Amino acid sequence: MVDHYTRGLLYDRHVVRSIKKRMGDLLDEALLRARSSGDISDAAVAVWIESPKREGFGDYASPLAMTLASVEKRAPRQVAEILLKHFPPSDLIERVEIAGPGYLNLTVRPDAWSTVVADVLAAGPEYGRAGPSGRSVQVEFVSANPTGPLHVGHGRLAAVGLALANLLAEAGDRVEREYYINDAGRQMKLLGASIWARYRSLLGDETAVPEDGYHGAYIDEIAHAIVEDAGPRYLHESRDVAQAALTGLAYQLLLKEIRSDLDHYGIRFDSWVSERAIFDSGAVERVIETLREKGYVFEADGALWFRSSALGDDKDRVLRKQDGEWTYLASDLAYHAQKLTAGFDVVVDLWGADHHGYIGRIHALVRALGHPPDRLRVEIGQLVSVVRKGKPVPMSKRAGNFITLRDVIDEVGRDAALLTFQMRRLDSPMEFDLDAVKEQSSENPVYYIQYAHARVANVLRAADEQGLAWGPSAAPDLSRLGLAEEVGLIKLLAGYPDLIQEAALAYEPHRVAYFLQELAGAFHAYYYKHRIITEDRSLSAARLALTAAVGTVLKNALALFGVSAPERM
RNA sequence: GCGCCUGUAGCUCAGUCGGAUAGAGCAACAGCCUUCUAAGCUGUGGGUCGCCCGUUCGAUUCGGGCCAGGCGCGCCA
Repeated sequence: MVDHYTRGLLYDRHVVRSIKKRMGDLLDEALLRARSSGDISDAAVAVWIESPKREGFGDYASPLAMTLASVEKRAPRQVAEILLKHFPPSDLIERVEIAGPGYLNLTVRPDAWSTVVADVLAAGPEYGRAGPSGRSVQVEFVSANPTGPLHVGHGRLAAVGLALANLLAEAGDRVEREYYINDAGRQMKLLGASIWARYRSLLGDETAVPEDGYHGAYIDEIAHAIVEDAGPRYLHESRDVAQAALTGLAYQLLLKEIRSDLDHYGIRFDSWVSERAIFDSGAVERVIETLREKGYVFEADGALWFRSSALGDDKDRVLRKQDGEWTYLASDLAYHAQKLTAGFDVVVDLWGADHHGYIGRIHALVRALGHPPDRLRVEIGQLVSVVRKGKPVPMSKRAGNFITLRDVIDEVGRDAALLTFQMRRLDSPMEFDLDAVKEQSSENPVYYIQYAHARVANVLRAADEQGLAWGPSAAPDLSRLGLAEEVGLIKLLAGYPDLIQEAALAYEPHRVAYFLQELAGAFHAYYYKHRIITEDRSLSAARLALTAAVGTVLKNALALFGVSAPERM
């Protein structure tokens, strides 16, 4: 198997090699030459290129000399001198300087920068996308119980799952998006009992909903819908028969609502897998048999156990209860075993923080089956707490007093909701202040970014009206883009493919959201300070090309989040 | 008690294998529309990076120990 885990190699397949990558190539070459001349030893070292934080340190910088210095036991600046001496000639490079503690600062020739604009326009929607990595990844997310509507917490995981899947795909992976429907077990029974009670009550036979059942208003609505549709026929059945039938009907309605909410949110899954189907297929018995053969299953206290403590978990876990019922873990092991053998190189699970204690058991399975631990990657989304008027809103699905995802989308809009969830790292807890989001909706970063795109579209419309050509066919003289703001924009565009790869390697789509904000800001400032359409037709053509390229990258990046790129605002 | 996550400007948060003088948005204050869109732009103020040790040329970043908050620790899902 290809080594997918070597940093940097995985996604190194862009059709257009980025300037940053080509800087890395030159540095590789310099190191190679230094070694073959005997000036530097052959000790392994990572060649690393970064973007300096400050003006005046060149366009790219590498701490390579400092890293080498500790291996070579020599002064960093001395090592830097050696690398500089062996630096290969290149028409990309304006100059290489040694700076500070021993950085190599690389300055790119201005005319090399401008080629990026042509690259973006030529690639269009493909700009930023890498060629196939050869890796297939499954991302499983949301996977809420069909026992009620989706809430705000699901909204976060849904938005991030969507973006992560799109990001991995953009970086070259083949990606499948899956929703695992937990439609078996105790929670479904409680749902059925709750619906059964409300159904009877609506038909005049007052029946109490179980204490630990579901009490939300939506339970009433579903019971009502069933009464209207099916009438009183289940009133006369035995409780078992009636409850089973009502569970099935409620399940259908709730799953339909979940699908509709996700659809409304712009989230599409490639695959829906049912827990019940896992049970029915015999997969549970099969995985347990496999584990038993490996000696990881034992009986005690009338129950069947998974010896996960022998595989890194904190303690052993029950697979089949004393009463003969399977636990949730049993089907989950079967489900994951199935995924791991289905040909995915990596299986990603996106879970809420309240499930993090589960990671150890699933990883125990991965080990038991002999897969490398990296095959399974569990990303934990810290919980979203909802606040209204500065006070926390209780969020209990069973009590039914929660804010649904649908409510939020209706209140702040789909695009704003999607992007708001991307503006923080997944492992950072999130406070969702309903009033603040509502009040700030017009100042939400999403509008700032979309406005930049609308401005681009507006300028291009104005150019069209004046008969100015700006596409690749116009063959603009891009060397006319010499303003500091223009070079700054071009550098951002040039870094976009690198960003996609780095964000994908880290499984961190939020990095792209921050990039969007930066690119939009740089364009707003440029737009305000300089006219794009001027009396000078050649200059206008070059600036229009840059503007169109900015619009392309804004649109491509917004698409990763499922956010629209409006032509007008 | 044990485990996972978090602690950075008044607030919400970024900070890319450890790297150069720690950043953005919001809020506050002062300015900018006869121009291709002011949902925008420019500027100002604001920091013991929770605290203490350690590792080293160098720590917001890595390790250890505390402190504070969130979430788990079930034959629930």
